Amino acid sequence: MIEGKTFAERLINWYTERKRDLPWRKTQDPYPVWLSEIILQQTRVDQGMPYWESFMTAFPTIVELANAEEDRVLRLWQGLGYYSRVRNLHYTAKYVANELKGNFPSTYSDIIKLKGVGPYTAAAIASICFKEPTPVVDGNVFRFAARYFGIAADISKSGTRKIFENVLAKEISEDHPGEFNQGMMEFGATVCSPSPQCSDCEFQFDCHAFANHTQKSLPVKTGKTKVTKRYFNYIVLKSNAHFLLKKREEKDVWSGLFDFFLVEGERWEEEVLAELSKHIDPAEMTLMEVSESFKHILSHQKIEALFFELEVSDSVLESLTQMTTLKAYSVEEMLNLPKPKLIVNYLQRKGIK
DNA sequence: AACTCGGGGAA
DNA sequence: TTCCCAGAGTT
Repeated sequence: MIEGKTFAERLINWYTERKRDLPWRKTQDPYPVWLSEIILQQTRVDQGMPYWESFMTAFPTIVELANAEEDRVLRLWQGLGYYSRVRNLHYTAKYVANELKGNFPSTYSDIIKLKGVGPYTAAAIASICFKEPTPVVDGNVFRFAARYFGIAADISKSGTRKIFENVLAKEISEDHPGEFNQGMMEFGATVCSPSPQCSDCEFQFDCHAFANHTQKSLPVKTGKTKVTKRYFNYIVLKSNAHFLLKKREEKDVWSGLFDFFLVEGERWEEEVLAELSKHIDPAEMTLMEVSESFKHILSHQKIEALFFELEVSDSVLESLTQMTTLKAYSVEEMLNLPKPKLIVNYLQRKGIK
């Protein structure tokens, strides 16, 4: 041991001196901590911070979050992605508020039973809020631990997290598990980053990767996500100042968010309009404009979207709300609905915001 | 065990 | 472009 101190002691010393001043670190109340952990899943601190602030302002307690309207909760999450996180967040808020009388569970084994809470988040809350010495393993920890301890297991495989947990379980501080865990993540995020700052690293002298010059090859990650191409033809139906939108309920991207009538597939403009004329009398609609192509990149899908802007009569609008799941909204109502970023981008391009 | 689910920042 | 972010649920 360098200077006779354990790894945990050195890590916690570094964390205490160098940690970023983040708002959810000012408390051990499980509600704001849980909220931060859900928001930060697969999300950078800088990106998640404003969402945490707006949720805490809108819903200062878990009971207020539980009592909120679903669409309002999703609207606050709009733009952050992975929307099942916020649907599970709301579900769990209602569960804790109503079934547990507002008492957040206080052990790893109980916390992990909550919907939307997995091994990482349960360990984070248990250690930070309740001092339970259970190690977190997130993307930052995978990287730092793989390099420092020289762990070459493939982190894209499901079983690998357990290997890291077992190593870290022997290292974690029993007295300050929350600081140890946050120190691991903080160090991986700021110093032992994808392009590591080894020259400034206090763990340089006993780091396995530094000794073996394997910083670049660790952690080992093989899996590459294949990207599928999709073509969205959105039919923007409006009459006067009302737009027709629907809630996405299917098991697909953007579940729970609102978009327009969608004809999916690569096809010509005439073909889309022919498809549309099966549903609407061509004499009753006017094609105002076909938008430019909007390219929208998701981690596993490339979407290319066109927006067909159709003006219809009030009676057609009314009959469409009867025959389909589409509903009419004023511009102001539409802006308050939770929508995919693609739809928000389109509306902003049209000057609607 | 592999697949699905967003959006954005950094190199 | 490519990689990756305080991962979890479903198949």
